[in-house]
Amino acid sequence: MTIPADEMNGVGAASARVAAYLRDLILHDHLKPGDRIRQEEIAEQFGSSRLPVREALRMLEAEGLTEHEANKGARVPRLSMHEVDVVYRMRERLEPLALIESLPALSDDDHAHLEQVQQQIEANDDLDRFLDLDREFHLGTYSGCHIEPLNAIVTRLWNSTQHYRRAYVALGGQARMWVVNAEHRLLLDAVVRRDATDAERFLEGHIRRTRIELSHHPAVFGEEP
Amino acid sequence: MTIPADEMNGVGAASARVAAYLRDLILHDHLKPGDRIRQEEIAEQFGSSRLPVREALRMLEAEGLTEHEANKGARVPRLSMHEVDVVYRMRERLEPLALIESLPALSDDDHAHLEQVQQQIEANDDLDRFLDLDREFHLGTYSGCHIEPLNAIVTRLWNSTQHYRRAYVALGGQARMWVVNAEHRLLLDAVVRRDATDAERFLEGHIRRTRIELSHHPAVFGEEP
DNA sequence: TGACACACGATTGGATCCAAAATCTAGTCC
DNA sequence: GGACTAGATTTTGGATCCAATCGTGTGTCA
Repeated sequence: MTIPADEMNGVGAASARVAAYLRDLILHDHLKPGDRIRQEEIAEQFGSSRLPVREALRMLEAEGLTEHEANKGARVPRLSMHEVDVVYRMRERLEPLALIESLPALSDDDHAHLEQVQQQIEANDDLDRFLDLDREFHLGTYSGCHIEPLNAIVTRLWNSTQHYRRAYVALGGQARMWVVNAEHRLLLDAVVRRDATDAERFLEGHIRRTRIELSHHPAVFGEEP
Repeated sequence: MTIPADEMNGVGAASARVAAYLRDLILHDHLKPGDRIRQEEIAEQFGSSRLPVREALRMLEAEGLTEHEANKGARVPRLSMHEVDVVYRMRERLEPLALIESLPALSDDDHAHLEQVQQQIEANDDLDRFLDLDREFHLGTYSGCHIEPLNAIVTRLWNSTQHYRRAYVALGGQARMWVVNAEHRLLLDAVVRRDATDAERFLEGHIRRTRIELSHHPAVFGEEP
């Protein structure tokens, strides 16, 4: 019912606007795993035809945010605990690569921005805001990496696990926030020093610890009737 | 001009048929990096409207086989040597994960099939056939992995580098075919023994060696008039 | 002669209409 | 009473038509 009022509100790509709108809904948990997405419904909210919605759903499918079955429509994918575990293992292996590619290209301004984001994380106590800031922090450390296939896949992995990350933090993960901050600080320091070895190690450890803590919270993955 | 006559020739998904057709063209080098894909042209060949073509192009974009720019159309992406190098590094890190997931689930029949494919590789001397068989061999070793995000990304990485793999083999890589076969044999043996450690090591080494040999052939990436 | 501007052709993006498939409901038969 | 079938509704897939945008080529003016 709410008109998006997104970034590219002007002319150009209506399908991109729809995609941005749906992406936002999914990443902020207004559409949850298992939810069905009806084309007409979205089209109505936009006052557009269903066509841009169809294209948007294809784009989101590319990002791992929706899944599509012929003649049955689009849904937000539901991942099992094991699948999320493997996606985290993928992140452990891939993101250090993006970081290594990015490190030499990050400017002093980039470093300052990361420092500022981390300060906001430490001062913050809102769940949704933390998820946004955490994403901005990590993807920010990769912003010097200009290998498109790698960027696309890293973003995809983040997107497809966002819901479970939220569920975990909401389920008591905040108590471990000091660990997150310590890890972020060590990582950021290595980034500023452009120490690839340390940065890679801290990043992999950070993701790995999160994966293990997630695996101790099977309730996050319990399907509800 | 040739009608696809694909698997799903019946009713259902015309866009999927178009996607399969274009995928085949790209993987077999009838569409090369930099080539533009005109929607109307493809639609005409299929006797369909442009709409399924548009959806097909979105699907292929998801697989990394095409890239799309607003109001400018679709092209087959052209990767720089450095980009291909990074994609190979991604493969080095990701594919062992798929293999580990797959190993315990592979049946004796699967092993027999892999053995047979490898025999065909050793008996073969055709370039295109080698690429098909090599793909079947490696993806076959991952066929026990049922983590969709991982499968999708591995396939994507293979797709986006297929052209350069072909160019490398065509440019004299056949002389090193015995190395490929030795590596495949060691890998296959580890797979049959369900030795995850060895399998992972051999696979990573196999991809790494290919990456390094590719980097010694910059001609593969030189743009031709 | 060079550069800017305008207009035309080519190509993609979006809307509306129609067809096909799937799901849901109700009714009937065993 | 339960289960299967047939029809109606909902939803997606595809075709055709129209609008917007980009690239290009030509012409004119400084």
